[in-house]
Amino acid sequence: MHEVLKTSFFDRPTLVVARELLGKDLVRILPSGEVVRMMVNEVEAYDGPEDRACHAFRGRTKRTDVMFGPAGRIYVYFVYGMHWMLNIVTGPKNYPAAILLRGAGDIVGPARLTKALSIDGTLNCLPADAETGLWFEDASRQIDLSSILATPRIGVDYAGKEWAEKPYRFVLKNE
DNA sequence: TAAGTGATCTCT
DNA sequence: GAGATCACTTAA
Repeated sequence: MHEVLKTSFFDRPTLVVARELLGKDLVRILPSGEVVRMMVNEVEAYDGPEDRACHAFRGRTKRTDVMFGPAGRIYVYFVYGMHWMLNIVTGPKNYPAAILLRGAGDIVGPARLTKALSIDGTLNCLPADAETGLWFEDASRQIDLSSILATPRIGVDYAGKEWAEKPYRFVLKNE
């Protein structure tokens, strides 16, 4: 049986959650009522007030507020004037961290993902559950550690060498 | 490789 | 209020 991932799954160290999210299912109820399910295969961790690449590095603002909230909430933001980004908040309350969903199923690219799943700002701050229409499930797949690739994050050069180079991006290799 | 696009944040 | 920036995508 596929179990819905609860707050307790996300309320753990961000890097651990990021790795374990690979191979899980992202489930979305589209506005049309159609249910889409796809396996998460690419994520990035944004972990805490020290992480210069994390939006919350500059403190708590209206935009980053949700990252300080309890784990398991959805963080969606708009960037480059046209793209929505989907994140899931991790870690304890008042610890700003989240995981960016970059790819799932055969969709590669964070903005393509949100476009394909009709995800926009209306989902921001909502809990990831069936009522919201967007949640994660454990599909009981065995993910071998050797099939996980860790690389630097994409598009975060502004964070400075030290933080831009951290291997916080996790990719599930094909097959 | 660069243009497109607009919310957000940091100055005045 | 003005200006810069930006966790990207697409078309060349």
